Amino acid sequence: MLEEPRSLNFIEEIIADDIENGKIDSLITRFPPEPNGYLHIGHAKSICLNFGLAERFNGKCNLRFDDTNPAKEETEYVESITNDVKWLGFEWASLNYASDYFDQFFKWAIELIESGKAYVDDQSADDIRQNRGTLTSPGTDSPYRHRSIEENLDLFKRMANGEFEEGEKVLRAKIDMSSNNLNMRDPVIYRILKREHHRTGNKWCVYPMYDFAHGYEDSIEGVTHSICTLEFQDHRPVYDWFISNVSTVHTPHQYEFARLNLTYTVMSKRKLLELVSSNIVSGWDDPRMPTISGFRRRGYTPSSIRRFCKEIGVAKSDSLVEVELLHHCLREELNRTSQRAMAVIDPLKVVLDNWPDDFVDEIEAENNPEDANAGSRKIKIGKEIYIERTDFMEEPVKGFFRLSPGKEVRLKHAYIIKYANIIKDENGEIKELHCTVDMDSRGGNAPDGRKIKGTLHWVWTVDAVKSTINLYDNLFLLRNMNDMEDGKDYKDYLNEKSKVVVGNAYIEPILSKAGPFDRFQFLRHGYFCADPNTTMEAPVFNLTVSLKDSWKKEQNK
RNA sequence: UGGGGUGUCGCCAAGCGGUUAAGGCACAGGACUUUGACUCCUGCAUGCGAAGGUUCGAAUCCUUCCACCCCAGCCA
Repeated sequence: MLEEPRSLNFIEEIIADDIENGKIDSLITRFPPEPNGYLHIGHAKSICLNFGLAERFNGKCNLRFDDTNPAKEETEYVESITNDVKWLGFEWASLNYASDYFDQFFKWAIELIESGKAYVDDQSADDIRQNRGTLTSPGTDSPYRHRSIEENLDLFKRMANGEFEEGEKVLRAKIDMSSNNLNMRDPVIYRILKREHHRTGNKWCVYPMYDFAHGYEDSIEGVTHSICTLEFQDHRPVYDWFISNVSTVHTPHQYEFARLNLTYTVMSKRKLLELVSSNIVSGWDDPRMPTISGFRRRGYTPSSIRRFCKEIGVAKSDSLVEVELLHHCLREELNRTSQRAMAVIDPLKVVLDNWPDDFVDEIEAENNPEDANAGSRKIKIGKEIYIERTDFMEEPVKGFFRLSPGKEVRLKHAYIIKYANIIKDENGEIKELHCTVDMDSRGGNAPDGRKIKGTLHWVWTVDAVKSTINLYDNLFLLRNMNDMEDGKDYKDYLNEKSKVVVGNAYIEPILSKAGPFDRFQFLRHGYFCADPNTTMEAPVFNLTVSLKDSWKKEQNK
């Protein structure tokens, strides 16, 4: 498909300028996740941005694990992250780890100490916080700020040797305790952490902080444009300070864009982790999670997510994107590519009174009206079928043009049927419906040319396969998760009906042959994908996204 | 009250002193329809946070004001 020309976003403009003005020879970007959780759709925005930039400007994009805090990071996360980036369809120029640079970082820390720009502070974390000052008042110097270079060198080396306990000492950059920017008030650059690192094991017991490490990571990799989210804007002066105060060879620059927020969705790793560990969801890949792996299990395609990221754009204003746009991007693709099939989720038996008792008809059904190459399949019909319970109304409301007393409807691909009567059980519940068939309407066309407005999906009771269908909806009921009432927790807004399991759906026989993740459009319902654990005997399908439904909307008015 | 950002339709987002202020989503009408889907038409900011000013001309420049977001981790 042809890409429509699109105006450049502000980062692309900067890069185009930098190339034109000869500031850079070629572009290098990076996607730098901390391996402390699974990637979510917000990361997808950053991934599409960074890798997309590299593609567009013929540059390179690295995948780099920012693993400077062993207390939070795990190998499970690095595996899921590499997997998700690949699944989204991107290839990194090189796969890097901040921990690969620990030796170099240590040397630069020594260099800062030697030039009098870093010192070991014995203050407690509390004291450091106290002395940092406030937003409106300056901080006060640490009593250890003026230690000699020799003493600092000695102390820092002993910190690295494990001679002190966690919290006893830190290494700080000597910048400006009265800066208006709190990040410049002598930031901590190394802390003691007696933890095993998922890659360096027990080699280190001092670990660098983000502000110190990140620019150096970029510098080492020759990153030209280091792109991060808005909340790091105040860190840019720190980023620049560290790079310019040490003998690096390359100077990268940081640019910030607005992170993605989605309606009805929580996006913070902390909250997602909490949903997982408190078993509110089945795991990071629960189909209701906004994680890449959750979307994958839900049946989303990588291209629909990429498309979404393109549609939302890249800018600097805080935004809250409606999930409907994501749904649109998905449907747009699935409509073109999904094989259609029929599934009855809430079955109501219909007996065709005048259908010859043992007669079974076999009908041709197109697989996808949007795709001439998709071919067709044969479906069978006999005397008894199931239709959707909601497709019949004994007392139809205004505008209802499905089945009701006196009315005719068409069975998709098959025959026109007309209401005869209903049979209720002792509770007054409709047990089954009786209809008559127009045997001359095979294929669905009336021989006399009369118009039939309603068309229903159906399955034959004899060959239909009983199936489990998981219907999913938004995990949360609050449109803007930043609009929580005082004293409430995001968990107070969980949607009780975010997962509804339907155990007695009936599906067309062909669907029972579906393998894990095979996608279909269930006619008049939505797009579904086969569950990873589906079997021929016990098929399971997950709702990916429903079809638009203007009738439902009409009724809710 | 300090610093850093942002304000263009319900939601994103183009716009870069001269355009009738793009486009997408959503929404509302209508056409088509063997999916109340899809598709196709049509409508949807005399207005760009507000007020002043500069200019022949301002969403774009200036001034003041207002609103919202971020920052006081030995997290990233």
